Amino acid sequence: MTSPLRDRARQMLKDAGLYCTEPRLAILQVLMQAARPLRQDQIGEKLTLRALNKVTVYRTLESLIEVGLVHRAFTYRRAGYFELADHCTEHQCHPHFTCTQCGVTHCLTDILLPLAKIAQKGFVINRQQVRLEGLCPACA
Amino acid sequence: MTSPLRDRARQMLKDAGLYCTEPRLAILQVLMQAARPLRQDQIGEKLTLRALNKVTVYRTLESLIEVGLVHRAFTYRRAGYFELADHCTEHQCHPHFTCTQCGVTHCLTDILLPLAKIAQKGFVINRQQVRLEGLCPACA
DNA sequence: AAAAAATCTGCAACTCAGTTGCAAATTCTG
DNA sequence: CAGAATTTGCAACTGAGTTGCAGATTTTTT
Ligand SMILES: [Mn+2]
Ligand SMILES: [Mn+2]
Ligand SMILES: [Zn+2]
Ligand SMILES: [Zn+2]
Repeated sequence: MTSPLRDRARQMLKDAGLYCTEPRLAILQVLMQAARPLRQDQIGEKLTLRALNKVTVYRTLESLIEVGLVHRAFTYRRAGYFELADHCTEHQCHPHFTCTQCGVTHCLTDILLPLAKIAQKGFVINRQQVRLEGLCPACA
Repeated sequence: MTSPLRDRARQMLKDAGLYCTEPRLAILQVLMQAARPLRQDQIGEKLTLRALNKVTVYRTLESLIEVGLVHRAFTYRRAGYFELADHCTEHQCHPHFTCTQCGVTHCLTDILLPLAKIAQKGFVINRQQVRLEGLCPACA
């Protein structure tokens, strides 16, 4: 039960100082292969080895977020969407475009807006998130 | 039972083609006086004349959003935050800064980031939303 | 100023994403 | 491998937001 993907996941967990458990390996692998942020239930559906309790998925995501491996990309219709903390700079995650027609979200990994300059001093910006809405090529 | 504020609210509803009801007038007035986006329960607390059922508040907000008077600014801890659709350009709302320490949100009404340029053609951007996280002057 | 038509409101019950407590299972440490 | 530390699954719970529907309000028509 080994593969390059799985080994990378194992290493990430080890480096992060997290217990290397089956659920965490499985979820990390799902996220590593995802093209867009996923909800808890979507992650669950993509698990191949065995099903996981949703509580486990949520708690795993929480752990992965805590160590910086995963980001909560955005919320859509009250549900959280999670993705690997990749293609993000120190203070800014890549933007996401969601089509209001078909609902599909696209990661704009090659776009980076300038960081907002807050005139009023004293503000410390830790993260800037950009969200775009509109019509995707298929729906426009 | 009249006031400049109330009259403005009444006019806004009339222009939007919505029935001019007591709940709508009251909620609009609360939003007109708010310095930051509010949750349903926060709006309810600020009502002075009489209490409204939360269903009414939600449905009123929905109506106001539909006609473009109100925006759902962002979601925080699974709750929606609403504000008057003011200080927004055609394709971009003003950014919001939320302090991760004290939880207070600030409207950055004087900041405007450039609209993202999506290389891949065919995308139609209808709205760009920017959200900032960090420490406010009081907490930094 | 009715009366009729159109729309809104409140209530109660419901949905559904996410959380909590706790016992059992797994992983790490020495 | 034993013991300590941590994680997992289950069941029950939370809380924001939604739905159906009867009765109330607002607007439009006579
Ligand atoms: Mn992404
Ligand atoms: Mn605002
Ligand atoms: Zn689309
Ligand atoms: Zn603060």
